[in-house]
Amino acid sequence: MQRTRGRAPTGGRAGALSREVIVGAAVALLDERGERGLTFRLLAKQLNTGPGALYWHVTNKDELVALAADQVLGDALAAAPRPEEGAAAGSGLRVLATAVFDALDRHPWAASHVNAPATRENALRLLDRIGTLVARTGLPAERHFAISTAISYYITGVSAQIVAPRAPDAPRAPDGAATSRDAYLAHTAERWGELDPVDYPFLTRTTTDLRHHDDRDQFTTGLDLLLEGLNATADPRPPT
Amino acid sequence: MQRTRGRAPTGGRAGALSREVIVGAAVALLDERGERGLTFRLLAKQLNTGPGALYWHVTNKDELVALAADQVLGDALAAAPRPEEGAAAGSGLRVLATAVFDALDRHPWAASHVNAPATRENALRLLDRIGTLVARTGLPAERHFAISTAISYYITGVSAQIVAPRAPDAPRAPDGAATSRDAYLAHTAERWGELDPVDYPFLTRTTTDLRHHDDRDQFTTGLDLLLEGLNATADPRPPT
DNA sequence: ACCTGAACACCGTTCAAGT
DNA sequence: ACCTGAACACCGTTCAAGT
Repeated sequence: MQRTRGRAPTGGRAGALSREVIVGAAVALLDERGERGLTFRLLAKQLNTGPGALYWHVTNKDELVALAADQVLGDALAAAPRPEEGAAAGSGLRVLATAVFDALDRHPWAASHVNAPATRENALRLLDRIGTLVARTGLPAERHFAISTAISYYITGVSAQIVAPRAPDAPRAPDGAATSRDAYLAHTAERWGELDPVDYPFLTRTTTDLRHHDDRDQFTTGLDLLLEGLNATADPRPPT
Repeated sequence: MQRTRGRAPTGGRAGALSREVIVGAAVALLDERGERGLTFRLLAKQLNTGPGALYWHVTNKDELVALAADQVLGDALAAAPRPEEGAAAGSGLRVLATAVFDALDRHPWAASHVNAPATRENALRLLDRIGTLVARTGLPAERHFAISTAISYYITGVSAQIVAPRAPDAPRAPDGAATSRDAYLAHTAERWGELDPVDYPFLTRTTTDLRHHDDRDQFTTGLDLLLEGLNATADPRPPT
């Protein structure tokens, strides 16, 4: 629960524990083996301690994973340039959103742990940045909160959905042992093709789209729809 | 792995096991105690068997939870009336989306297990219904897949984000022991209020919105933005 | 075909004891 | 203040054995 303070880490024995060191190692382990693969015993061994030592710095596994996810989000925010003063809100939101998506794409376990309503540091920063951009639109102030959180929910929620199958410990398909993304898509495309066109008129004619789609495009398609809706609402077309 | 076939359930001993019975009991247990609270031992005891018996009907816990989530989705689809032939796509999508949100709101553990790309029966039905509605808009056919999946991602992903804190085993806030939703919101609103307005200009002036917001409104706000974007894209305003 | 229940190989977490 | 590591109270899953 306590951070190391006082002496610099190098002042003690090499590789002294600290919350930062533990979270860093946890991120690496999560990337490698997923949420189920992260174990206090394994993490402790990699840090040359016993499992009990970790509990001095971290309350429990939930907190550890939440801290790790927030660190991923922090990297994403650092990568996304703060928009200039005068820049359009829409483009600022777009670069912010895609930066977060890209980070979550590299750390698929993290997306579902970015909590809402925001409490951890970088989740707070993300929502504040979104809100600041939304406030630049012509929308009435009383709608800023609902719209900002909606955008924030879109970013993390949709990213989580898209990216979840990439997690090292994601549950596999009910039948196939398909392992690569292409094989998996080919397999489910085939299943869609075998459905009854009367019951599933849409899916049965969409199998090639499924097979060839790009995950990042999926994210931006919905995002652009959302931002387009924002435009249309901020600057409604005159009634005809 | 096998369904019961042949004799009707009542033909054997009362309360004979079957995949359906197991999934039904799992839903009840998940509602009551959350995903961590669902245990093969506990579930078996409630069904008057040993844990091993369940594995005859279900591959493992991942599959069990996925089946339970798909059942919840099925209930939602049954509740959402199929749109009439001529009805507008937008309104059809809206009733479908809110029906799913409402179901996931009642079963908060389910949202994150509605898988994508869709493979289970009711996830397939949902995406097909969305696609059929999207196909009614004036949008070019080659965009139908991307847009339909984007909407589907919005529905399940954003619902998952909004509804997750409601789950019986959701991780609690880092500091408070707040338990009711109101107490939790009041608590984090207070934390927002204590932030530095220079670093968090938006959040610090938005605490009352946080305190009084409605979760369902959050969902529909983003949904309406998305559908508005759909409108604007399907029927673009003439360039000025 | 379907069920039983003990057993295996783990977990997260605690805590007395050390330095 | 911080670390150690054994111990507790569980898990999911398997499997020989039953009916």
